Amino acid sequence: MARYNPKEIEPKWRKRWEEAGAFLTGSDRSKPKYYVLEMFPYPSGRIHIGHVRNYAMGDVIARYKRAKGFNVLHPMGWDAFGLPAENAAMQTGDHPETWTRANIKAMREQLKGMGLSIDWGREFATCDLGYYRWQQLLFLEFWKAGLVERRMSYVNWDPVDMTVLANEQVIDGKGWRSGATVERKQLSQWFLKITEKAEDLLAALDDGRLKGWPDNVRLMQRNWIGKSKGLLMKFRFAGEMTAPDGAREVEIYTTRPDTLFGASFLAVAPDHPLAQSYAKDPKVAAFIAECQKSGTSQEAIDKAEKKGLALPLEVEHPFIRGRRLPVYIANFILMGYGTGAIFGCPAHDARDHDFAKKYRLDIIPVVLPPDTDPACYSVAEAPYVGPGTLFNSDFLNGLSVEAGIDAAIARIEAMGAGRASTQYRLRDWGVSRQRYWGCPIPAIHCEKCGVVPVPEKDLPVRLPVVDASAFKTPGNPLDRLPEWRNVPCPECSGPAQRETDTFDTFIDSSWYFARFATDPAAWEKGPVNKADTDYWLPVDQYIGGIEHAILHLLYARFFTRAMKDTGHLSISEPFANLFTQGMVTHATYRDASGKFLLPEEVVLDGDKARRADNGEPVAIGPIEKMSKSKKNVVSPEAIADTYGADAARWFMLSDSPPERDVEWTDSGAAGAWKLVARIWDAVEPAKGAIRSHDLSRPPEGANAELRRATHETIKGVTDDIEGFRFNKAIARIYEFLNALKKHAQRSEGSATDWAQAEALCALTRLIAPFTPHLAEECWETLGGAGLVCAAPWPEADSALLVRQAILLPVQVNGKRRGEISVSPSDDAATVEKAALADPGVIRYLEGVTVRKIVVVPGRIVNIVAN
RNA sequence: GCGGGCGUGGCGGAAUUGGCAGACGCGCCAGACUCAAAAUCUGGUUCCGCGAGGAGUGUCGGUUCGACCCCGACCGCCCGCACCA
Repeated sequence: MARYNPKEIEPKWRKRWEEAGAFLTGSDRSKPKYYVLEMFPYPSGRIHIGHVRNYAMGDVIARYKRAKGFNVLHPMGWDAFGLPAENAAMQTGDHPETWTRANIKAMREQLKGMGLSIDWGREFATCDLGYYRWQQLLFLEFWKAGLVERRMSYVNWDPVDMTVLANEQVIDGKGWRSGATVERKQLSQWFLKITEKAEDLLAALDDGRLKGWPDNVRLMQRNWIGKSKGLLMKFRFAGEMTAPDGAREVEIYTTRPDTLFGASFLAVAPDHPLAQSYAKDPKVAAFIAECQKSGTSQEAIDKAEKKGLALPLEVEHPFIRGRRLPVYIANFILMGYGTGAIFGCPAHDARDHDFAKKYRLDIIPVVLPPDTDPACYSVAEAPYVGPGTLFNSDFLNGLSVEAGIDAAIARIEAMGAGRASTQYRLRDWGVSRQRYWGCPIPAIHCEKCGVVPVPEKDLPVRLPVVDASAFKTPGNPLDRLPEWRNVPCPECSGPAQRETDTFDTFIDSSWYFARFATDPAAWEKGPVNKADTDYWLPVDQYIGGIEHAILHLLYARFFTRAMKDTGHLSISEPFANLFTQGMVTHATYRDASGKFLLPEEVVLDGDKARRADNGEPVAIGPIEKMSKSKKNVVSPEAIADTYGADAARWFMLSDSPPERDVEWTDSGAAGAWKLVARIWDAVEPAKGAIRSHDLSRPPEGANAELRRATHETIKGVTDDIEGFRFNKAIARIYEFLNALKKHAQRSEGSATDWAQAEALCALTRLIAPFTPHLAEECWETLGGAGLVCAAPWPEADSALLVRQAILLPVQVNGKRRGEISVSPSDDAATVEKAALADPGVIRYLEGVTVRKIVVVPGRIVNIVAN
């Protein structure tokens, strides 16, 4: 028997597919369309096992849908701008573009080697001028449509390197290269007004437009948008007090006006005008400066110790005559949310509670949890944030939290002190990056005319070529290119300067799916071609990591709306169905000096690890998402080299449910290879068997059993692919192979009998989405016509799925004691009788009285007795 | 800190969504083939117990005829937190 040799067979079929143009996007628009897209990769240099998992899933869907008769679009490209290329430039001296292009070339070859059914004719990289030039046009159109704004915003500032840092580059509050304590610094930056679309982005989560999305992602997005109904109200300063800027009151926002009677202080953000008005006081100035000494990330702000500084100011309580509350500047209040000022109710808010304990403020409980005795109730140790009944609250006493909120708002409105208001947690999208390797923002700064858009006729603003040595100096090389930067103002022709910020790379990935849907013949004419996008969009199946559940998906949803507003698209939701795959994780390894090591550089010995080269001990770190920076990546090439691409694909899809994280282990890859060999060994002796595929003969005996197994497998695998249960589809194929083997043993020899021929043909088509090269080789061997990737999907014959007898387990008091054989048509009384007659059951009924018999048709019988 | 998840044999996981816990695979054990090994094939493999039997799905409690599944509390791990992509 010829041994299956993937090294020869796999390239052969890849060549055949290419010659046949098997995966080029079809132009027959009368067919139902199916657009399957996996999140395009960042070209880090090599594909890792997480990519294989992602793209193998998409490829299963693409190949399956083609077999089901759909016109399939399955493209691939590169998310090619971004920070790592500039880091590489610093380290290796390669220009970001040189590095990126080389990585793309290497990764394209690796992906092609996986046998993915991709239309490579639509490939592009976001750093292609042909792509980003249209992004600049879209930006100018959004600007005209009122979706763009410039405003001040904080960045992480490294005071030693004098440069802006990404959050990722801030480690424990210090700059990653200089080690200096990072400060918050304000810069004027570009924003896209995503908050204008907050209401619709929220509404679509629930109105059925995103019914193909997982619940957890919709929930995360809902919480991120964070719509809250609350109260905007003004607190008047006590007596005749006035702030240095003349203010007599301060406006706060709260979602819990029901707890006003528990208020014990007011707090404002360090950059609130009221705080700033006291900045002449050195103590205030010092405190504000201290608050700026931390990164800009929400996590850093939340985890920092709650700190405040009391202002020489008090406010009047709106409901309690004579009650005065102190006013603080506090580091945990955000200027960007609400009004940048709050009232604190320590009894019912965790942060306020921390703050009150630290500064010895009153903690007044006003919400009583259900079924609680007020005499034994205390919030001294921990706040209570759940539902309950209001007390200690005058006119609100006895109301629920919800009713109390409404009543408090009504009273404040009647007093003329405030009004109900809806706020969003969602902030506008800051898109300025003080970096080189990105899409230039098409704007010009003129001293006379202000900020002026680059005229459309002057597009594109090409990213200038700089010497690779420019990246040795911290900061943005574009700032240091006067010949590029200095231009005449498009309006007054006076001296002006180009914007040197580039776009956030999230913009690049916010419309690439629409570009893929546009025929490359039309790429020169505009960002997208509406006739094409109207046909192909929305993406029918989008697949990517759960780590993108919020930002990327939210930005793409916003961008789609903005492109609809500007006439480029007809839809508002880009992704009809979303599947979020789990991540591939792996332990991290560090040597004695703390440097990360690749798994292949480490030898494991029990629960200890050593360096493969010199045997020095290695510290095993936590299991984390595979990432280049932590070096805990495994290259799929080793598996593909040894066992072939099919085995690598099969292995990545078997065992673990796709939505769950998987920890990579080496054992098991060989198992996938064993399967490839087993299938080949089953098919090869049945050469030409398709010709004996005569179904006119009635099934009986072993043939009937095999035929049922065949059709049950077809149905099961089909349902499992539709439901993204690839691991279960694979388990079914194993079971089917076991049944095939049993059949071959029982039917003594005639290896090409017709039930077996049917089974092998079905098997070949069922494995085609998973192990496409092997399937082609099997198809050819069996005598199938054409390519199996173009063959129709097998249909299960439902007549063969019916069983005449089923085995029903019988429990006594919830424990399995026997089993009876019944017909699916038997009624409950018949089943009961059979259950009570089972010898195993009778044993356990001696000396007890039967109280109740529960019969669940087709499932189980439970006899309750005592 | 806040938001979202996950937790089942030695390992990855299955359980028709409230109905036989451990499908399928890996590993391991035994056997066949072989001079031998590899590969392959056959059988076994949750734990305790010789056995009858008992226990068992992170921990504790609850609902139910029946709970891996639903509810409450806790523990552990993972992801995201707006400049990594």
